[in-house]
Amino acid sequence: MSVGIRHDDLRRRNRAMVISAVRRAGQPSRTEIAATTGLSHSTISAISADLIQEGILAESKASEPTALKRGRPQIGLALNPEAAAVLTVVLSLNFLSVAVIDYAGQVVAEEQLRLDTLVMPRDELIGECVAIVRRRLQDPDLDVGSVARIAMGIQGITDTHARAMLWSPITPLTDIPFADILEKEFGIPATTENDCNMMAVALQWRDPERYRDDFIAILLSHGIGMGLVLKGTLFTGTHSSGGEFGHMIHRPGGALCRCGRRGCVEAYAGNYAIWRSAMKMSEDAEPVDVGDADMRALAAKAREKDGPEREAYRRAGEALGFGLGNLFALIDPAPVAMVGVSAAAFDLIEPALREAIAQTAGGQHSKSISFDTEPNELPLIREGCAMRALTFVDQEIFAPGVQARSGAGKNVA
Amino acid sequence: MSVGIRHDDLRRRNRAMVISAVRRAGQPSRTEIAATTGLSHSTISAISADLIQEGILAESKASEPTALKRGRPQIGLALNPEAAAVLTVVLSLNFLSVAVIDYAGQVVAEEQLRLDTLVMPRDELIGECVAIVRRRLQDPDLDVGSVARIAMGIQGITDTHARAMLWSPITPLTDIPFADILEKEFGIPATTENDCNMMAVALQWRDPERYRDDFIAILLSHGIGMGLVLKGTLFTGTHSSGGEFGHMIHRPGGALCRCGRRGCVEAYAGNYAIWRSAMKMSEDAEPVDVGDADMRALAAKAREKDGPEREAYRRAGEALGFGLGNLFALIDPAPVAMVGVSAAAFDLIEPALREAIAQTAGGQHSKSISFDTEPNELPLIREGCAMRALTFVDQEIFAPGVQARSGAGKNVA
DNA sequence: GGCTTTTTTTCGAGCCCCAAAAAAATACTG
DNA sequence: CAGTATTTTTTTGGGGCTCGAAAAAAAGCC
Repeated sequence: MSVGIRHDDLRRRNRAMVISAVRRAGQPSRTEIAATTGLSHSTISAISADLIQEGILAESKASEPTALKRGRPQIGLALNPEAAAVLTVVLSLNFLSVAVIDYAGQVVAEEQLRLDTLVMPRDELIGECVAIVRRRLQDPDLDVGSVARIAMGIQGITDTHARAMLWSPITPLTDIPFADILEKEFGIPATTENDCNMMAVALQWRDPERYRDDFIAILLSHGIGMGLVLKGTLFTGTHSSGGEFGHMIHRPGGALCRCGRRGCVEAYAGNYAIWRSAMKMSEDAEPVDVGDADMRALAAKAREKDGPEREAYRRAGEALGFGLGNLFALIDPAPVAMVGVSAAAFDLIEPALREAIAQTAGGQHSKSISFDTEPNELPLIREGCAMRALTFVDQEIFAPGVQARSGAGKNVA
Repeated sequence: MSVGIRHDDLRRRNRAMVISAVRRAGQPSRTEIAATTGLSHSTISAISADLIQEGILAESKASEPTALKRGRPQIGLALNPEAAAVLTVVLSLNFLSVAVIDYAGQVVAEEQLRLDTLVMPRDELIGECVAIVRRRLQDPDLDVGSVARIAMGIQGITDTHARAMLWSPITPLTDIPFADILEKEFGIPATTENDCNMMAVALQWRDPERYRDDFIAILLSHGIGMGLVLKGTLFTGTHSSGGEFGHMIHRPGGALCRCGRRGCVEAYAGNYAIWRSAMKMSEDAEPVDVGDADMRALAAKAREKDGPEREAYRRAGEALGFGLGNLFALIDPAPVAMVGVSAAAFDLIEPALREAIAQTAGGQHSKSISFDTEPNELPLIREGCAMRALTFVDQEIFAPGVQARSGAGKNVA
């Protein structure tokens, strides 16, 4: 049951609030923080003095050309980049990428790797992940505070507690507890989360005006994935990462999906489905992986003249539209960000998509639904992982509850 | 943005916590409250002394036959029934019902009314609602603390802020701001919420073991409605009450639905749809309202022998199954409570429903999904409204924030 | 009746936040 | 250039809250 608030929780929460305000605003002055948090100046003054003393925040001397204002000038507070660091791991089809990010959110090191995820045995896949992380951690050039958190973003279904990959389209393997493996290997707390969820988190940080309380991020790629933010927080299922939008049933008993079932949205709108349809192959044809270049060529052909290619995109739009319409029936319409290769072909998809939405319960305000496109998913996923890891450090390490506060990285003050 | 915690909020929150603990547990002792809230005995002692002093709680003398235990016996704390009262209004097809409920949750007065909602003009419908509430409020027999909250449960879509009915199947009228109307008329804060959402709230209180964090309540009646609880809190859409499960598209371009669109789940599983199918009428046939008795007769015939009646229930099950499967793809499986007339025919629906779920992404663990049935929706809706109103009083009136605390009803201490 | 056990209350200490006052740092003004 | 105005930040004192420890209360046990 929900628990009472102890007296000591108060400071902890307000500390976290101040850190969060600084992370969000960049270089706010104490006065600005007081305004956004609603706490008094004295409280902010005391808390920020603590945080500076502990090396978590720093007064930013490199202030921009002073704003020529009367009165004592504001002193910007910034996150101390050396207070800590986090590490992100992004695993997607045939691709593994790792980055080290300082406490202020800047990438300080990076490594990418191609590998054949579809056929790798379990030990090898895990081994590659562990090895690439180890290389980054042991890099002697790495001159940031110790890495305090590892966040992994992975294409596939993960569990609610962000411990394991349960199922994934990028490998036949299932139930790999990546978070536990990394934690045991490096002694650093780790998480494993769904890639589309991380995309949604990233969008929230990138453009908080547009993506704040309620929005949807849809990945249009080999498969169809979704990240959903409702009432400002990331939506997850009761047991898994949830939001398996691509596997909602569009047509009962319809086209064959990569997941083995029939009639899923993905079986009409995934890259392989568009390809299959454009090539006039059977709806029962085994899904094949199509390269990004091939997809771009397909889209070009569809734009050039009417034909099976254009029809394939039309059908993809229809499936996505009915799927979105069903989703909107449950949650009401919200802004949508289309991410991934096929987002670049959204012009071909949109007309049929809007038409389909209009036929659904969620489509009453279909004209007001806004779409945004972003062809490149990788940076988004990494950014989401980074912010997830950093906010964990903010809240659980630099504003801890009962357990003793650990050393706050290198002190600068 | 999220706001810092002021020092005075502390007491307010902990007061609310204590009240909530008492409402949940019935007659807990101070020691029990300390255990569930995690606060110290001294704090609980101080807060409960305040609450008793203010007439919100009372020490229950009528303790059951003392449990023959060593040591000072525990003193049960109970809600003081006279501390306040709330009023519930339930409006559904051709039926209006009002109840007055004391602070401890007991019904103290009640009135029900048949009326022809489908054809009533706007003023008359509103007038009837206002009139029935006025009669209850002016009843001289009413001997409880002043009514502090009105909660209305209504079949149809309401807005997120629980102010208005936006659309409803029980009347052609739209956008009636019932909450504002009642507030203005009686000067008592009011809300208007979706009936299925109130069912879900009631289930949470009735059987917190079974219905706690994640579950679904589905109303099988004239139409198909849903109330959804995720992570312990009632789910609502971004703009409306949300969860328009009945209007998810089951078959694009399929059977005609009461909402005017085609292929909705309701167009296969609503009473009128089952009737239409059993009578071998066209899928385009205009929906008609079918009485409960007729539906029970239909179910009896379907049980008796195979035929169009049984097939109609089968198709209803299929539609519900695919709808639930799509929902489960988004939120993962969760226990389901089937409520309403057709829930009594769930034996006819279940086989096809389970078969359909098994074909969807959410169906991986279809065997583990549990269903419960409850043929009578009205008591549930009322109970949900009552608990909604009472918890509002608990939190906003008896544990208020900045604004001055209003008199706490009749004092008993 | 005294002892044990359990619950509840009382009391002092330590924190935390706030408001007001003071200090600091800059621009404006003549 | 000195003095004044303005704005930000720090300091100080006060009131509240929760907690732990001790005391008080209320029973059963022997």
